[in-house]
Formats: sequence, C-alpha cells, structure tokens
Amino acid sequence: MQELDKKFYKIGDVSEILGIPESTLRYWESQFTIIRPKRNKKNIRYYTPNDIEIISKVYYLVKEKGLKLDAAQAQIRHNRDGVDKRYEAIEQLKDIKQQLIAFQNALDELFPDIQAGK
Amino acid sequence: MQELDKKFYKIGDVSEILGIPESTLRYWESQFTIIRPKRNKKNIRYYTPNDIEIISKVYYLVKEKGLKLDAAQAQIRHNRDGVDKRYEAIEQLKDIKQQLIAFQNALDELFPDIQAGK
DNA sequence: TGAACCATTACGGGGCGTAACCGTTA
DNA sequence: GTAACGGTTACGCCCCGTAATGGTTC
Repeated sequence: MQELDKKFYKIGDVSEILGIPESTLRYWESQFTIIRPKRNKKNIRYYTPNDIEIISKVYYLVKEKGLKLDAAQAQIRHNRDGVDKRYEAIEQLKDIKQQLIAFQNALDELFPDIQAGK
Repeated sequence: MQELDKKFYKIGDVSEILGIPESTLRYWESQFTIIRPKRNKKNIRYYTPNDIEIISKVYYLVKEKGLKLDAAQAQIRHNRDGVDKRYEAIEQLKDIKQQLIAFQNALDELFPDIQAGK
C-alpha cells in the first residue's frame, strides 16, 4: 500500500519498493547503527524517505560493489567527510580557478605587452 | 634476504616485508588478476616493488577497511580514474589557492587602504 | 480469520584463508 | 639434508542472510 508522498513506510512497503526481503531489512537493522527506523507505540517500524535512501545506498555498496556490511556502513558514515566534501572542495577550487583565469584575461588586456612569467 | 634497492623479491621476502603469510600471497594471486608476479625459468615468483605496492593496497583495503577481495581489486583497478586523480586535482588547486593568497597579500601591501569586497 | 507486523533461533552457503601434505631445487 | 620454493586439497571460521517458529495487532 504505497503512496508516493507518504512520509512513513512500513517494512512491507520498503521491502516491495527496494526489492529486499523483510528478513534482510531486519537483519541489517540489527547490524547497523545507521538504519534505525522509528517505531510507533505498537513497536511497528516506520521508515522515512531518508531511511529508504540510506538502505538503498547500503544495497548498492553491499550487493553491487561487494563491500562487507561494516565497510558499507563506514563508507556511508564518512560520506560527508570524504567523497562529498572532497567533491565540494573541488567545485569551490574550480570556481577560484575560473576567477583566476578571468582575472588573468583582464590583466592581459590592461598590460598586453607583458609576457606571462615562467 | 632483503636488500633495499633490489628490483625483485621472492615470496619469502614479500611475506616478511608485509607481514603476510606466503599461503595468503598465493591465495590472493589465485583470486586476483592484478597480482601476477613474474616467474623465472624454475617457476619461482619474482615480485617487483610495484607488485609489492599493489599487494599492500590490497592488504589495506581488505584487512583495514573490510572490503571483499573482488571489491578491493575493482577499487585498485579504478584507482587512477577515481581517488588518485581526484587527489591530484585537489593538490593542484591547493597550489592555485596558495598563489592566490600570496597575490592577495601583495595587493594588500600595494593598496593597504582598499577593503576586501564582500 | 487472515494478513502484516514483531522477535528469536538455527541452519546453510560462500568468502577467505590456512594447515597439511608432497614434490622440486639450491 | 635442510631450507625455500612450488602446487593441491581439505578443513574451519566468519559473514550474511533466510527459513522456521511462535506471538501480537488490525
């Protein structure tokens, strides 16, 4: 019983959406600290879209790339300290480089007779 | 019987240098395509320093990071398209940033009264 | 009552070595 | 002969689910 804009999903929904058995979802939850869906008062798991995204990352790392669960968790944990931040740093420095190039062009127009050093 | 500048190492040398049992080295060789030491006419393995470096990467990925052998091999294979090139890009852009900072300092000395924008 | 959830446990397959054994060479 | 190499095999641990079972809620 899936709805697209729903904020919470039960384990059966997640299983169907991602094609992962419920038993696997429960097992991963027992092994991970990064997968901890909220429970209601009757102890039923409720997954947020963010939970589902994390689980799909786990699926990719474990099933497609062959990482162990520990390694997959660590990778996801350090994502923002590793790949993502590194990527952002590159993008920022690319901006700087573009500004430098523009600045260099401006200098060339101002002083066309001066050769670039080195 | 290790020598520092030697070009080739036998399996016993590699085992001692890296602290990895010979049986493991042979097993990895059977599982990997990226670890293929040359053999002499008597079928003795001879590892180059490059071989040893690859093996130590495998060790790091498998033992420290918990990747499966397949995943470790794939990671090393795609290394120069991923981590290394990215790393090099960062280093280059850091250089650019340092030059920018030096340039900014020079400008500050030339025009001490002008505030930096934004 | 059946469907969907819960927890727990026991089992099995695969990955990953490694010990054991035997043969060959220096 | 012994030390270091080679190959092969069989065993064992551990990781990773998963099937089975039984209980609760709607």
